[in-house]
Amino acid sequence: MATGRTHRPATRSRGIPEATVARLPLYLRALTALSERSVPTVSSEELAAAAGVNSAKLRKDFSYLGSYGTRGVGYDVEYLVYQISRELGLTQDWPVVIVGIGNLGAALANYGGFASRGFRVAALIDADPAMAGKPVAGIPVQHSDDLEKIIQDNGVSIGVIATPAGAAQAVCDRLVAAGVTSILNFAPTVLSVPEGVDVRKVDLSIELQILAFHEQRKAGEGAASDGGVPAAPARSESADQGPDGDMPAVMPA
Amino acid sequence: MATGRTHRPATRSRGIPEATVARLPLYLRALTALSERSVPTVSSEELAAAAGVNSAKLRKDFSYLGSYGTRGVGYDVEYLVYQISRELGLTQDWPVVIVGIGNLGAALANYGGFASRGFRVAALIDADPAMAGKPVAGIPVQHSDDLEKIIQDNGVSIGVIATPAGAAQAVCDRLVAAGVTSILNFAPTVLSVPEGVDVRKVDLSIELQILAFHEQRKAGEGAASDGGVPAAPARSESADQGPDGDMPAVMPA
DNA sequence: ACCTGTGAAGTCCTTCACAGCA
DNA sequence: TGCTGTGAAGGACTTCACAGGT
Repeated sequence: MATGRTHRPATRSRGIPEATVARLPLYLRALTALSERSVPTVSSEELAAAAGVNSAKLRKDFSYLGSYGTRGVGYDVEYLVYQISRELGLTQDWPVVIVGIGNLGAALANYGGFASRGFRVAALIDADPAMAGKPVAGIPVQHSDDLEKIIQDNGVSIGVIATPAGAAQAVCDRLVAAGVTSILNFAPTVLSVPEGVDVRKVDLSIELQILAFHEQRKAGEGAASDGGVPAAPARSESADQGPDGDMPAVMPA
Repeated sequence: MATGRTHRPATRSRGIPEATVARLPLYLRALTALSERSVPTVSSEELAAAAGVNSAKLRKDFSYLGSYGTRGVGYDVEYLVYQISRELGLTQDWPVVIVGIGNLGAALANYGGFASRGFRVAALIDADPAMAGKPVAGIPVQHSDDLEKIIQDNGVSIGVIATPAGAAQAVCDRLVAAGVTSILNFAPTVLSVPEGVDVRKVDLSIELQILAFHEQRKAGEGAASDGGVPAAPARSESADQGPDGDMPAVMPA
């Protein structure tokens, strides 16, 4: 299988913990909603509730960005929106390509959230010649033969892979060779990339499986029981609800 | 927003750490691939490479499940597939409903990974009367008026929300009231649910924003954009190419 | 010899609790 | 008084390194 494995010990991204970075978009969304309602300031308690985290965590998170609040008052909404946007790099424009325009790729192309905040779908790419030229979400699909050219002409550094699993690694390799350094992977495969390339993965079936695990615990363990480990006592008190925040996961390779 | 929230402090789901649970599906996928190639046994080193984690972590993870390996040899592929499947609750059938059959909902309905492993799309639900009856992925879409009945008739405990953000909380409330206790949320909103209900969230724009953050670090901070507020004072460290800031591992959500 | 299983050490993240400032 | 910012304590997860089977 893939070559060039790279297990990096991982260094932190200058001061801001990964876990905090993963929550910034959440705060930003909550703040944007407040901004639209013309709310001028917000306390850590209120904002935390809106973002679904607890206030101590939120304050700690913000403390990594600087001291942007006012004691006794709270945070200035507009100012925070700006600071977080800047920290996340959303004050600049990120051209993105989506490779694999099937159901999912089309859904992504149509997803408003992309365009709304710094991201611009620069091109849609598919391997099916029959798709070429057809517009999806108002953008004509281009054939994957031209992938490298498209990447370079548009200065794309972020690529989204929505192809079938079998094609993902090959597409990934081409994207990387053409200059892409961040990849969002929807294909159910582990991608190998050279050092310096970030991969984040979104995997629908994994999420469902995790839910199934917890679901199984809730629903009286009475099911199966084929000569095996005796199920744990049915203590449904647990009600694990923790999943609200995802863990960051940028894998090196 | 203060009420109805459920901040669970504890995490431990009967012995198995959340982080481990989140990786089990990954191992399972790698094992399934090995199984299809009729590979009889595998070492922690090999399996870890295939799953994209390191071997110590994998062994520790498996140790929570029991001692399923053989020293000096490795793990029996088929046996492990079974044990992990059982642990995840995939040996039983989970009927799932998808609410919101837009681009994304349709993509999910067509996603093979759902059906492949214990999950069965029991129904597709949409609020648009024009959709009613139209088959998507071979399953007729039903109107959301019948949501409660559909849930109950099919004994559904897992729901997928793929509606616009504005409708998500209302749909969530109805699902929960009808008996759903696990929700996979694709809408960009924080859902409030009563204790005992698990919510996992998949948020495309958040993933992109996290990538943008890392991308920004890589592309030498020199690319100062438009004027406005002076960018943060050159944070020295920029140099080390290592702006990796990665976590070796993968996870959830 | 080889590879698993695991105590122990280390790292990262969260939560507490309160000092400090508007 | 009210709320932020943060040291310190507490947990959770990862990695090390080696004891212990086969």
